[in-house]
Amino acid sequence: MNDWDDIRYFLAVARSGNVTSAAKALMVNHSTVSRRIHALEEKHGVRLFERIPSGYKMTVAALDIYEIAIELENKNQQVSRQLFAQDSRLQGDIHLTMPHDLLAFCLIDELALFRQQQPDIRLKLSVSKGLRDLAAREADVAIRFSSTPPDYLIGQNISLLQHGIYANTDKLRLDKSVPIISWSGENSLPGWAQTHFPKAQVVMQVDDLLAMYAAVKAGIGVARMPCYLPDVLTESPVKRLPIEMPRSTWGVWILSHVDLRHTARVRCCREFLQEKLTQRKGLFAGEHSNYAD
Amino acid sequence: MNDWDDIRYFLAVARSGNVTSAAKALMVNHSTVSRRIHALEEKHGVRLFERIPSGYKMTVAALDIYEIAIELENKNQQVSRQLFAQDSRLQGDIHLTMPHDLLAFCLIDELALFRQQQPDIRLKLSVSKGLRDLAAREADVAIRFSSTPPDYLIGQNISLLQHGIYANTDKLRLDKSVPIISWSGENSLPGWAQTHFPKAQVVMQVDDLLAMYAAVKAGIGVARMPCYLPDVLTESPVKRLPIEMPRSTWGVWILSHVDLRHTARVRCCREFLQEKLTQRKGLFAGEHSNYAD
DNA sequence: ATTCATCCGTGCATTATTGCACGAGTTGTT
DNA sequence: AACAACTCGTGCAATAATGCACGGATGAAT
Repeated sequence: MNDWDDIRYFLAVARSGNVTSAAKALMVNHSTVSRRIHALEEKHGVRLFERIPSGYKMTVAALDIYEIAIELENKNQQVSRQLFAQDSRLQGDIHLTMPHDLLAFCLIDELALFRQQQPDIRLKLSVSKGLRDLAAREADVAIRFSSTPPDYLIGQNISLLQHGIYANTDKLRLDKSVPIISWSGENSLPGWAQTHFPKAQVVMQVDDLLAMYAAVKAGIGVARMPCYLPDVLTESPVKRLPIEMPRSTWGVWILSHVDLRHTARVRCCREFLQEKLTQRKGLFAGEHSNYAD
Repeated sequence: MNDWDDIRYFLAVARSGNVTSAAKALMVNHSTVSRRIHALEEKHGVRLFERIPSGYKMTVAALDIYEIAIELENKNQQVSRQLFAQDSRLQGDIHLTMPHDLLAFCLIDELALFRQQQPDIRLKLSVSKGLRDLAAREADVAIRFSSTPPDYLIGQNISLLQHGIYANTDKLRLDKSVPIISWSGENSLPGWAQTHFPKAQVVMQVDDLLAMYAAVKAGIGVARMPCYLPDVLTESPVKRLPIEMPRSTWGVWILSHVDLRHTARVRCCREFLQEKLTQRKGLFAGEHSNYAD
């Protein structure tokens, strides 16, 4: 009689459309999911999924309860947050997420310090691609580049983000047909390139800032990057070109779910990060750039 | 990781205030409840209940999630109903509830017939005191005496209920100080007695119609009863007195939850009951009374 | 004081659930 | 046509959850 928990299994299968990936999401074996869905159907005498070769497809009965199941999930997440909010100890886990380059080049030493200050708090870092869902408690604190964070998240905007055009001038000769490195999502020549290098060609696309930086450093081309990464690497041959770029509307945010605003260790962590990031505000604002001649 | 189901346990303990009765409500051993509440507290690092000598008392943390837990319960009940609604088979269980006297003296033979007509439907009868919660699926179909059923229940009003004053005139001499049998809830002389037997005394109180009938039959006193019970027992010495009683605003209702209105076997059962009860409409309207001379 | 009833926690045996490994079926690729 | 990759179901062994029986602690009644 695992009454309520069955809906978790239902929802996972309904969402992913097959037992295997639902099991992965639930972090259990696929046979468990299979058996529990079967049991759920058995118990209520209703077929919830059609077995098709590619997996499980919802029946009308399943569609009837799908919306309710999502509301159930939200309320359960709310319970989880409320309970976490009541945790007044400066010990236990904090799940922290940020872009991996930000961690590796700006914050890892600070986090080492935080560890010393709060030895009973264990940091769980998620820096891999994809946004963690703060409502689902996939992370407690996030450092994000964002223009306007959603209402249910609270946080401080440390600084607006400054971008610049960077190149390794040791290896790359700048002319009208300079090679361009752009983001994977961008199909045509990026706006900044159209303005400043109208004849330029995109020679490489990347999906990661560190990869972009590496490519620029290797002399493959020029790229528009947020200043913080190239500027923090002071000994690098990658220089910012003297081209004025408008200040981005995106800022550096420290974010948490509203429900967690009073949680002791979350506050502690946020305040620490705020202090440390504010100290380096100029870095994000692009004030420490090493310009090319 | 019985994530969602833990809230069921929490809610049961929060409601009853102790582990033992919560376990009874959940139909598990008390040690299971105890262990799961402990595990829940452990997992979230929050104390949910204070252990007081008389049981478990909610902490502030628990109060925070109590309301959400109730909403979760409602939504889970909704899921359960929706799934049941999708069950198009004329087989399986139907949970039926009604006053026990109505079952024993009016409907048990009809239900035997229903069993023959629908051999694959198993009837589960609840006739003990206390209203079953149709939203919680404690019953699927209810026969109730009610004035205006709540919005979330649908049903037919078979007839308004007629009451009469009854006595065993073989054993009881009717005069101004006739003994009265009333309901346990009534503190003073009931209205009907004040009108028709102003000098009378309440000599017995009962909490059950059949008990009231038995008392009247034994000649202990007169009582106001719904006509259907004494009138169905035609060979009885209990006779209705020729006293006009206003027709009650309460009616005989066949009720189900709205969500179950399309469920095949529920419809089937309701229609059957409606037919059979409508045939006996005159009984509820008090048209077949055996009057005293 | 003593007895009783009613809380709750815990060790141990039983029961239920889960993971693992395998097989069968379908799809798409070489 | 053969193979890999992907679905899912199932028997069996390992694991986790549960029920049972006991004991301690508290409060009420005698």
